[in-house]
Amino acid sequence: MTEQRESALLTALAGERTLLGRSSTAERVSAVLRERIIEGSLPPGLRLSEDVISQALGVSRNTLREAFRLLAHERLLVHELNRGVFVRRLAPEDLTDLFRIRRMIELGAVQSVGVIPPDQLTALRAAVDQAREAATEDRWGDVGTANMRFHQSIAHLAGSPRIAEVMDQVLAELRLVFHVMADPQRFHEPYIERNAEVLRLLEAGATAASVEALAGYLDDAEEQLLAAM
Amino acid sequence: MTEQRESALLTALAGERTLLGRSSTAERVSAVLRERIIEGSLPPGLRLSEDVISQALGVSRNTLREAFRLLAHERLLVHELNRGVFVRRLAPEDLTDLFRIRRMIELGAVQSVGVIPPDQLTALRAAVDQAREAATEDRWGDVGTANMRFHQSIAHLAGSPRIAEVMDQVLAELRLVFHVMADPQRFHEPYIERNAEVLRLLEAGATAASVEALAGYLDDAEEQLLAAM
DNA sequence: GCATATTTGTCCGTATGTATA
DNA sequence: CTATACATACGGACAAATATG
Repeated sequence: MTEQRESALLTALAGERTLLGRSSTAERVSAVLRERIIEGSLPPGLRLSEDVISQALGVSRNTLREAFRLLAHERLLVHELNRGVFVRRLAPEDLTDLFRIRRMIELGAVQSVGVIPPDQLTALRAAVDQAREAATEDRWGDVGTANMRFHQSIAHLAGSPRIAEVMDQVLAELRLVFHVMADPQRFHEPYIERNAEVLRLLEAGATAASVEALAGYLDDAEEQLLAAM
Repeated sequence: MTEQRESALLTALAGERTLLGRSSTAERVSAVLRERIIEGSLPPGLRLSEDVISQALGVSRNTLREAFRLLAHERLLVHELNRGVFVRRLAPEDLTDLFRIRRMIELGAVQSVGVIPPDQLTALRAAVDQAREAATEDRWGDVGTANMRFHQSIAHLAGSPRIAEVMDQVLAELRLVFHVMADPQRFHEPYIERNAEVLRLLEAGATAASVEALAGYLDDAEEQLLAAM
């Protein structure tokens, strides 16, 4: 890769290379694109031209295509033969399906959990705290991210790396919905305290009640998102 | 692609191209390799040389690498930087994790199912019948495939395309275990009638009993596989 | 531990086919 | 219907990392 052509985005990630195990260019490129899609600067429906993206990121088209394959497999991109790749646009059926999976994973995780390990409790509390803090400073994007992290931590209670990964992908897909919503800003706000309530019940050891609270949250969030589509 | 170099495997799949929607070369190559891995002719631990495979299948290294990315994302291959790709070798922790997911998916699907649609009942009965038939003819490989298809159909009861896909991948990963077992032949035999029993209970509308039978099956299968590793 | 051979990682150029203005 | 743009797929090149003797 030519130094000159290496983009700011890639150099920004270059530092991470030496840390947690090296990674290929394709993986780093996919990480960059994943971030851009999740965060919304690459909105649903957008076509990602091989030429444009490869030149923008300073990588060859071959390498970029490898990255595209990864992201298409994660359902963040759709690959249409001979037409190119597009940022995924969710249909209402996708949304109901995603919430079906969330119910299975999240309710299952809480139901089957016994004593919650201290580090997992810490993660749950941190997510709630960060959401509250972001809300007081009107950083609604961060509120959404923190709320997502709360439910990611819920999924972690299952103690399964594969379930955690599925949950990651589910939440990433859900982000696609927010980017087509009229006002995604305040969407997450009412859920901060509902998550806090779930945590409170979990800490109290009231498993059944926390399952019920979580189920109620999922029902309401799905309904609200469906209405917004 | 040169006609001359196009392998028998690829030409065998060429017919499917015109049918259910076209697909890229990388996708067809990944389908071929996936089949070979699942069926066992590419055993766990084997390194897949880019040169050897690309020449054998008559595709370029670039295209093959795209296929590798897909299969690595499905956990059938592991990609080690600068070392190449290997057929995945499962550790005991992988097995317990896979069964954790199977419990979540299969028990969840049965638990939440109301009236079972006729076509899904047909699929379940067909799987049981095929397993029995294969057993009478000592085709133990096919018995395993049929049993897998039974549980795939159980997962389908959830009515979620994404859950079905996760289940597909989970079962594909589980296949990797069979290929390192001493005697995989008769492993599936005792489970034919246990699956039939689950089906009988489902047909009778005895949800709770079928969940219990299914849970028992999962416990025993996991224990037996763990012991075999 | 070193020198060498092999293989992967990545890039480029190009021919062909497909979709679309 | 033609022209153009673009994706698909290939082959070759070379550096860098790894395996081998």
